[in-house]
Amino acid sequence: MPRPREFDEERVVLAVRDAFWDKGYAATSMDDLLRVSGLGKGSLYGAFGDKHRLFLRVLRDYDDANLRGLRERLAFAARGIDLVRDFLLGVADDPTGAAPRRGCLLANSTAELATSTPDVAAEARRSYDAITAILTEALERAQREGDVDPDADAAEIARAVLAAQLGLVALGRTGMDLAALTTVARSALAWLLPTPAPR
Amino acid sequence: MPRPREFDEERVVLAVRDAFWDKGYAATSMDDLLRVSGLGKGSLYGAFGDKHRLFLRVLRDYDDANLRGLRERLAFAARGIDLVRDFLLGVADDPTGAAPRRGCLLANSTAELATSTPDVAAEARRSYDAITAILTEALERAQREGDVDPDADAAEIARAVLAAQLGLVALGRTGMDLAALTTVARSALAWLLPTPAPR
DNA sequence: CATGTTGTTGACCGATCCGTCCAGAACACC
DNA sequence: GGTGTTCTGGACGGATCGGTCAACAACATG
Repeated sequence: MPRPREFDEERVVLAVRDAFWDKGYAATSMDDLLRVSGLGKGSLYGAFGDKHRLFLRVLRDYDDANLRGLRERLAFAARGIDLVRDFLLGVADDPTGAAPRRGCLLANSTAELATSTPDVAAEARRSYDAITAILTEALERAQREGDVDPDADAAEIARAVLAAQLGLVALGRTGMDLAALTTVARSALAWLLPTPAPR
Repeated sequence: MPRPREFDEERVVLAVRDAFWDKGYAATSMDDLLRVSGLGKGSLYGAFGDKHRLFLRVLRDYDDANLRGLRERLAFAARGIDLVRDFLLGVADDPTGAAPRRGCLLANSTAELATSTPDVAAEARRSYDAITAILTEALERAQREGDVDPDADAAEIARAVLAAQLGLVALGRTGMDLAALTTVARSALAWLLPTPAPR
């Protein structure tokens, strides 16, 4: 019956996501979003609602994709500890340094909006809880595989790993020297693991 | 010769700082700043320049005050390790939880603006380098005092401590349960220190 | 091909944005 | 007390903000 959409919803969400990611929520205007999405005003509002709702949609999609990726890597990881290692070292893993400088959309958004926008803070808790659960699973596997002290509290380590990663993300955003960032990541990793000698 | 100022510059900077801290840079309007400062437009622009310059002034004052406080606490600390402990546990040290939820003005600003405003990223590097230097000094003292492994690289630990603290700040901003935040801080601390049993 | 429903486009709105400017007020100095 | 300089408050400006709306286009259905 109705006229069909002329655009791919996912493409629009990704384009809009990049705009928010690069400029932040408040500094991104609806005109920016129309430009990067290529849509007219009516289409964008009709499909996603106002700026705030669109942003939350983008943020949730971003988080879900991250979590999916993390779960997938856990499923395919040779050892549980590999996921933990990648999770920390991955922050600095970009020869150009662009990714660390860009940071994480969720972390950036939380820092910008958590006070004024409870939705964003709640989304951050949801996402961080999920990440903690995945890391906990990975660490429990690592305990069974002999890579982590079996008497330690896996959930507690998981939270600490998450904190370290968030700190690395924050440091990366300052434009900190990439080698230094990698060194910090390795240090953070070394504390957690009695086992494999780095390098 | 000239007519004297009718306002206290420092009071204005503090009031403006709180406004930026609570709403972020972009979401804070000049009208907001006029309101909280109580100044007229001519006065604010005459004394501090435009919004961007005013913000940088506020941010630098904030950082300088932080660094002064840190240096002072190092000077008066009974042991070097005490400063490191306070630096980490202090993130969650507020019964109401308001301070963790508010986060750090520098961290918030870096997350919001680092991409588009190189000044802010540079200021963050400056501040974090200074903090690392202070923590390094504290850790070297702790090494001499037998609280930290003397063979460890103090500067490397300092950077890792800074990363952990930034991660805690980020977690606190999500509104995470205060007890959980304290636990994470204690865990992070425990990694670094072979010595004193926490609690 | 007629009809009905939805998508698309862009003009348009009031509000708010940041910054300039100017007329008048308040002091220091002679 | 006159004079000069700065400070003060607010009117004003052009630009941009987010959001609505109506006319038109494009399809699915019968």
